[in-house]
Amino acid sequence: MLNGIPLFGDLNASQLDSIGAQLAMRVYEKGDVILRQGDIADSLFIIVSGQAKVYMSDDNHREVIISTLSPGEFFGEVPLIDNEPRSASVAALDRCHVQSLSYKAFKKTVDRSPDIARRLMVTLAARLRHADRQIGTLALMNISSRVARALLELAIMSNGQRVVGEPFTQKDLAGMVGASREMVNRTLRDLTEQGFIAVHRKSITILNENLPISF
Amino acid sequence: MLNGIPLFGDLNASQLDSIGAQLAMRVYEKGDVILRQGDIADSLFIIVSGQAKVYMSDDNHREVIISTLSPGEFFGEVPLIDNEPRSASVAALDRCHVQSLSYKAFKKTVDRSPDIARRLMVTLAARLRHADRQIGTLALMNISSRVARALLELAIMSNGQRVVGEPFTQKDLAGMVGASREMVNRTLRDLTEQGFIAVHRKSITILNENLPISF
DNA sequence: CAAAAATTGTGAACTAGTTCATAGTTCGCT
DNA sequence: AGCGAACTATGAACTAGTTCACAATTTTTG
Repeated sequence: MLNGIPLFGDLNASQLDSIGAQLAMRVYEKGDVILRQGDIADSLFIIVSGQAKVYMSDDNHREVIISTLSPGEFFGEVPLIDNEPRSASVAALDRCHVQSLSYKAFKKTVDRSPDIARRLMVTLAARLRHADRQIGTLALMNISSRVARALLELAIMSNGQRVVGEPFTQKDLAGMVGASREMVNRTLRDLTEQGFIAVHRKSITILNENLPISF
Repeated sequence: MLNGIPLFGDLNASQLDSIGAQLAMRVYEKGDVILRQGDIADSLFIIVSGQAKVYMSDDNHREVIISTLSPGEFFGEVPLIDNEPRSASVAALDRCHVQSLSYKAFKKTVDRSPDIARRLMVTLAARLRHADRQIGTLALMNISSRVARALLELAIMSNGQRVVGEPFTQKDLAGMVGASREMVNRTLRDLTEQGFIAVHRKSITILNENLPISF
């Protein structure tokens, strides 16, 4: 989950109006690709509802999930800043309502509002931090530790317990930690046997915060 | 090598003067740590000469190199933007002359110069792009491909040939690609035998652009 | 609700990469 | 110039993780 400062959170009414004209809403079904690696970018997107994954894939259909996106978060801004093609794809993990903001409107908004520019910068910094931590994790930790870290990161508090909910399959998890689906399955089994987690039909509860993370 | 747009490249004289007061120059010897993971940040640094590595290390002295820095590049800006502790360490790869800019001066400069703010944002975007690509590489490619990619990325043109020069040891390379030093050694041997590269005492020449990169 | 599709679970064979051990080289220093 | 430290090189044993194959379960869809 990326840093979720709403980019347009406290724009005043007239500002919202002025960009409102360029905001287009679209619905994507589970699995739909919202934007594709290699494309030339002409807009930024904001998730209104649902979740999406940012991912890269190789020739042989293997895929890494770089991050996941929740309502209120925006994505696709990097190419608008540095004018390079999109470096990753984004697809809906479940039904998503997504607003898009044209490049022009984006530029205008960022140029006119130092506050939005600042928040954009803070988000970029948070994403960079997150990405660097992920590089460290991939390079230094074994798979069970990576799975444990991913679970802790994905978990949200839900009546007193940390729970990883809804849309993630073991295949998704495998993509997030850079491992095979089978290893994720075995790791989840081990963590369950050791009493750290409980796996249900569509969620995972963390019973003990101190998941074994060893470098 | 990170995107090297000079952050303060075309400030006019009076602007340079106004921040000049807070610019302190320091020399670091090879191996010296310039800043440390976990520290609370109070300044940004600019490399005037020499090269440095950005890295994270674990309990057992293993280390990943996130990126390397060349003259003209700045580093340590992320904590000044998001007010979190430093997420990585930076050490000199050879003798480095480094200028530091206080947090206050940084803020003042960014707030006053939209152009500098813009360039800062472009650099953050480039770094994020680079980090995401690195995540993809670590998760999807085998070691020899990762080494090949690293060589291509580190190489600079030098009278018609791509050459990876000076300060990188096999251990450094291993840190960059998230592998053991031995595997890097074996990969370099293989690439040499196959005629893709030529290894000299202190540099590596790329003889054939099409290093074998397989996913 | 039944059939198809996707997801989960698990053993077994295999392989890429680590770790260890040790020797030879080059580097940096007084 | 000579000595210690860091770096390079390489074989051998080991192990973490992949890949394959298949069954069982759950979810989706007509």
